Amino acid sequence: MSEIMEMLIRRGFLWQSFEIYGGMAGFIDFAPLGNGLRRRIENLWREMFVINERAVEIDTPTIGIEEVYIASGHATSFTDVAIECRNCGRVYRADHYIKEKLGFEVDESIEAVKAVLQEFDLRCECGGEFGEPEPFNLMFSTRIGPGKGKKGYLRPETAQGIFIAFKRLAEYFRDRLPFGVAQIGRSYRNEISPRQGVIRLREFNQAELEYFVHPEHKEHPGFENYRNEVVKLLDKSGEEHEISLGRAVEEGIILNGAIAYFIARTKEFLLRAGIDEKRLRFRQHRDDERAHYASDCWDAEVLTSYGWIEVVGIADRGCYDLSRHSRFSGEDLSIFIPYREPVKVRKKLVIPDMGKLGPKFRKKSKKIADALKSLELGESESDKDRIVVEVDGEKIEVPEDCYTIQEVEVTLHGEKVIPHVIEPSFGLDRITYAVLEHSFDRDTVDGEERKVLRLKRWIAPVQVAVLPLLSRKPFTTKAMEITEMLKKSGIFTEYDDSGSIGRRYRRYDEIGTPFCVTIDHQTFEDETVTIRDRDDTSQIRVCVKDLREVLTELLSSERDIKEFGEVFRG
RNA sequence: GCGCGGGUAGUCUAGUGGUAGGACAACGGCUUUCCGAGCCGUUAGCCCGGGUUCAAAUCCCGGCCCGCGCACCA
Repeated sequence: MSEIMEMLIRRGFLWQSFEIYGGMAGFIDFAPLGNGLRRRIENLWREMFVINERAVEIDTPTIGIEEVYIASGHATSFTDVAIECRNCGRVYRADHYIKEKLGFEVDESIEAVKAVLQEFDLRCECGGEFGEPEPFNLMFSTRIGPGKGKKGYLRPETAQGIFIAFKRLAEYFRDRLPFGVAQIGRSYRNEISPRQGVIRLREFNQAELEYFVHPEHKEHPGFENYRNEVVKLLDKSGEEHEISLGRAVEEGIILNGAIAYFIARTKEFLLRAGIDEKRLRFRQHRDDERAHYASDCWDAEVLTSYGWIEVVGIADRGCYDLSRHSRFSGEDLSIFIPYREPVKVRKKLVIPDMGKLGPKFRKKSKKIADALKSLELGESESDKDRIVVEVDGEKIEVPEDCYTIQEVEVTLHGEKVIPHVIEPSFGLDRITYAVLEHSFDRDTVDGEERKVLRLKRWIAPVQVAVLPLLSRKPFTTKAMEITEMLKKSGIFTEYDDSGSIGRRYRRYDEIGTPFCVTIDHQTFEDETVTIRDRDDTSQIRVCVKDLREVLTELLSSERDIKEFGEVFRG
């Protein structure tokens, strides 16, 4: 176990779930300090991606009914067909194995795979025969209600809950684009082999923003502020750029301004959370790597002891999700966008003659009529002597005498569009872990090595520790009094009188507490206490009556404590 | 899922068939105690299940977990 993991467990950041029953891979408990840290990172995210955007936050169920994931594509594309060797027990993804050995694509269905196995007598590399192909779905399934119940899945991402509520959300935003909808919560993936501590979990925390934009204006009003921001980009061909975001969009490296804007905000967020800029990069998905719904996707990756890991994905999901849910639910999920000025358009309309259509096409005539009405004819098509329409997949020739063509002038006040969506999706567990790794440091104090967690002050789970120099009255009572006072002002404060003062300083250095307040002999002479800085162990003296104000200011900034009082024991 | 290695107090670790030992941490006490001080005391452990044996932390089988490699990661 790495030194940092050892500390995180011992000090109460992360614990193995179900530990007394032997544990289960892919699940962790957020212990007191880890929970505090993650909550603070969540709040920073909320501040940056909800409060300071035209965005709202919602909370939808973690269980979804089957229909949702059939529409989203997860029920099928999230399922692999697996084949297992009867001899050596090795399991392959059927489509990959067939592609590799036989060189062609196969349908991802049990039947298709079975047929291929038989026809080509495909065998495992060890020479063994394969058993029956079996589906493996990366979603956890469950039953809702008694008896056989209704099939449901635990959500593999929070996003679908937002797409499903889109009609209500669009109305909430009074049909004005762009707007964003966020969700912070748990998602679930039944990983085949979870590894690497908290990096690949079966139950994890996401913070996702779905930012809905007009398909022809994929921009963000805030992008101007970030046009000159220089970022490290690794594009899909593997080329590295150190380039301003404005130029990256102009040169077509980044597909649009909205993605670029969120890359900038993501960078800002990660740095404020405590990620080391030198260990941060943005990497574009290769064409063969992108998910089925995305047209461009950039990952924020951070360098950890596990290598470069993805902590944020920023994808242009286009209109994929809304279109799919519209199709599968039958609901109109478009937004009506009015033109500035109404536009008059000359149109050629096809008017079906039901008197002729009816007897000729019988049951199909209604659908044929609808198809005719929805046709948009160009100039050249008006003089054709028949029209071909497609009804239920069948091409039907409609003779000239069944319709008339009328040229009319219509006034268009706007158009219906299905918005596109730009999705920044954050893995909170990974970010929390990476922040811990990047904050973990050691240095030397008085010739002795010290472990110190250099968390950003506003992120630390314990912000202030109040320590009586001596663990007896009146030091203890005064310290407890001050602890209560700080807690009442909303500062996460801990009181600790156990062990020598040096030992206690080390304890709080290790968990990243930015400031220790010490009550010493002088406190009883002049009502002052010391504030000690975690990073350089320096101390100042401040009056107890100013303590709350000084600490509040220090905790929300990176100002030097020496600005706030006289140096003590310098 | 496969292969290799591992699993002993909270943490790290000694222990190759015969009474489980240490260090650190934690807790209580003593010490006018500002950077892991000292002294005394206390708490606390062989991953789980089965087998072999008079006797298993130790040997065998299965499971779970951890690490590494392969595979997987919409």
